[in-house]
Amino acid sequence: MPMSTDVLTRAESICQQRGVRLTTQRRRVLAILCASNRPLGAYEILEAMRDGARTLAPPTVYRALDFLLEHGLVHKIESMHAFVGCNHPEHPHSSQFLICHDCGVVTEIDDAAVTQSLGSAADVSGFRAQRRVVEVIGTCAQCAEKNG
Amino acid sequence: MPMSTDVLTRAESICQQRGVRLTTQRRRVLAILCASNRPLGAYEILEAMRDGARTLAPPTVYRALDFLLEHGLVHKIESMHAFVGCNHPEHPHSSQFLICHDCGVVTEIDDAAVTQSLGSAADVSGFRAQRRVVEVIGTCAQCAEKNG
DNA sequence: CTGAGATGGCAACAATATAACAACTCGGCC
DNA sequence: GGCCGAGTTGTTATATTGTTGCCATCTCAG
Ligand SMILES: [Zn+2]
Ligand SMILES: [Zn+2]
Ligand SMILES: [Zn+2]
Ligand SMILES: [Zn+2]
Repeated sequence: MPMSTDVLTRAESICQQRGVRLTTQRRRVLAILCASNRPLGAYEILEAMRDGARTLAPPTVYRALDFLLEHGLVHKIESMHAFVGCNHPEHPHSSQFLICHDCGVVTEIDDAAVTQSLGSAADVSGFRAQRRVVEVIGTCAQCAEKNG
Repeated sequence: MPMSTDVLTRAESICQQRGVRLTTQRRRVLAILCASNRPLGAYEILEAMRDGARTLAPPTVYRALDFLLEHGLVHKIESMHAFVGCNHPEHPHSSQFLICHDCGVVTEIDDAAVTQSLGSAADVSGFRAQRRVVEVIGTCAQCAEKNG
């Protein structure tokens, strides 16, 4: 499946391959996250999922998020208590996030040097890494240009 | 002031140099964090500060933490919603944390290669870094040894 | 068809963090 | 000493984020 294919379609096929179900609620959450250009909090997703008067309860969203996180379809931005869709969920990866506190845009990068140096640093301490949280908060290029 | 001097004493002198006050509440919070061998949540600190029947309110702790964070005397572990005392607060530094999910111990390291590669990765995107959150969750050497 | 397992709805709750305002403390100054 | 003002703390209430438990419903293999 080429990179250009729609993320939702790719997610669908990933789930099929793994024998798990991308159910309606899960797909809705993923779609909402992918449509947003910035991370969304769980309760923002909840709000976006409202269907007329019908309002959903938090567990619905958190369960969907748990599933999506587990399968690497979304990432959690710890420093923001928010979630973003992943752009290349085909392979497990440890990525880093550049978070602009001005415009709110979050860029996911996967820098080999960072991953490697972090691995080495852990190794030196005899530490077995399992999960990595790497978030850089600052000003993106656009906002830096705009505001001097 | 040599590295061997007690952290509280060093904190005192740092605050004096900067013309800010390490008040009783702030010193208490710092002392509690430094006495702990693992990160503490704000409400755990609150509990530790209880003095007989007299119970404090959350803002007291959060305000002290704000001050200590601002002056680099403590760090926040974002992935845990918890706080640790810094062992070398004399100079501003961007550190990384190795977090053992088994014994709860958190080790602060300051790896030049990590800092440097992360800086380069941000530069490539024209991103101006201001704050860095680097946390590795896994198993520490002791626990790895113990549990195979 | 049927039963086990996965999923979703719902209500209550727990944990983390902040807002707003009043009261107090500590310097410097007259 | 007495006064003032900035910074600090106390207090109450509230906002935000995340979880648990229970049961209804749906799905799918056998
Ligand atoms: Zn990703
Ligand atoms: Zn920006
Ligand atoms: Zn430090
Ligand atoms: Zn350990």
